[in-house]
Amino acid sequence: MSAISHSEENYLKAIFHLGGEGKQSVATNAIARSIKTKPSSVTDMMKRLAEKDLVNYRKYKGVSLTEEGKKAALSIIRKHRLWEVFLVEKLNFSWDEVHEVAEQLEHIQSEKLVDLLDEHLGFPQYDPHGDPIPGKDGNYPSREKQLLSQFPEDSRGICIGVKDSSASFLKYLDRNKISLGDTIHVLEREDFDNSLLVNIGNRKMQISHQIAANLYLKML
Amino acid sequence: MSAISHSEENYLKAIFHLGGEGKQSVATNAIARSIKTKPSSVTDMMKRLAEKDLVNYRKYKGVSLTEEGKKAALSIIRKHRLWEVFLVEKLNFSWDEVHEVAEQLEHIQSEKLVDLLDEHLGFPQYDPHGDPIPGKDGNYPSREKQLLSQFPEDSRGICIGVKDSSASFLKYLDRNKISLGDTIHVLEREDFDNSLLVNIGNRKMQISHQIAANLYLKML
DNA sequence: AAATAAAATTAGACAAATCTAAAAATATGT
DNA sequence: ACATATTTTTAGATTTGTCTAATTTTATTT
Repeated sequence: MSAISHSEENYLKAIFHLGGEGKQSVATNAIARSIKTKPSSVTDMMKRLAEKDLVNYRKYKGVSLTEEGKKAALSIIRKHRLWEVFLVEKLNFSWDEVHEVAEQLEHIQSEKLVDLLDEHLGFPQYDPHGDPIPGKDGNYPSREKQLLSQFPEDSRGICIGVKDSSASFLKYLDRNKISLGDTIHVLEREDFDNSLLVNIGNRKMQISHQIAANLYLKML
Repeated sequence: MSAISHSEENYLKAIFHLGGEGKQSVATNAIARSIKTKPSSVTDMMKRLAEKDLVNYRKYKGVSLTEEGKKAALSIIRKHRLWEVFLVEKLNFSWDEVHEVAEQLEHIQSEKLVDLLDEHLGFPQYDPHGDPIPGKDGNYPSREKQLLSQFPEDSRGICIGVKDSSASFLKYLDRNKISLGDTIHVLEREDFDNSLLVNIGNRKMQISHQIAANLYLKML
């Protein structure tokens, strides 16, 4: 019944992102690593979240989100991504700078604010990194997105998002003029290091596995 | 050195609003009332703020802001008012709904965000209630001429001008026998609607925020 | 100026969220 | 399957911010 705290929201979000959308249970250590805290703190918090019926928790067995917990997580992610759109589209932030600010803005509590923001932005479907924005009703569009590293030779896809959204990776993409919406054509795979020779726009370029494993494409 | 917490920011803002802009010391009870907490909590916090050199505190003698504390307070007020402008101008909030949301948004930490927001809004000078927005450099429109709406309880000023000079406003002043040169004594502030109980000449009267935000006084 | 009232402070407790160090449960390797 | 390593949990301490109840200081009244 009582409100969900700032900190609890961060845990719910982390659990969701670690794959707890379904029923798979998420490990204590994984959560600790993800939000840069200690495993013992995670255990404490899991007990509190279980008490509030936001997670299913069994000692030593990991946690998963309850329906209510998933709803809460989606609401936070919705806010996070809407704010990211705002920062990039309206304030001209560059897409690699928005994350930490959105991380704060996502905790603002006002349903009216979120609704009006959504409207102000024209009800966007994707954030600046290409990740889908959950709906007001909690629906979460899952798309057939695949990592570039999984594409076979001579296949094509449209760049729709990143897996690693660290500043360094985003800067790499900027520097190499790879943007969301670009069509990428895989020409050759190099077996030795799993790198790819691809065609983007009209340029041929070599892409390391490291990069390819962090770029989501929609297969054509 | 360490960052100013959420809660500390609220205290600094309260002290500023209670008239601590200059050197007048602000009472513990007044602060407690203003942020809806207990006097003992205020005392605790004052010690912490004094430790950080954000306030001058002497037991039983009240507190005032140091230069650094004033700077911090102005920065929060700047953020609060810029967000209020955003909410009203861009998201179509009505002016009486923005306060509690801005109360949350003012704590977001990102200098770049504030600067870009300011620019996005066209560098507004006043918030939707007519209160001036402190500058990036910390300058705050002179104390000489201030809106009645900014006067703390139990302060006095001489009426020296109007902000809104529309016929309807001027007629209101006429009807209520409020003239330039009159001394106005603020007796009470009503938190709920920001209206004021004041003494003008020998009459007590209730003045709405709408009116108070359009009357300039010279503080005494 | 002594008595009383009001304001401010202290002492001690509590809840949230975290940590370290030690113990318990589970997983892994040979 | 037994020993070892890893993961997870517990126990106890810490920090921040708050509270209540008791005490001390300052202000007011007669």
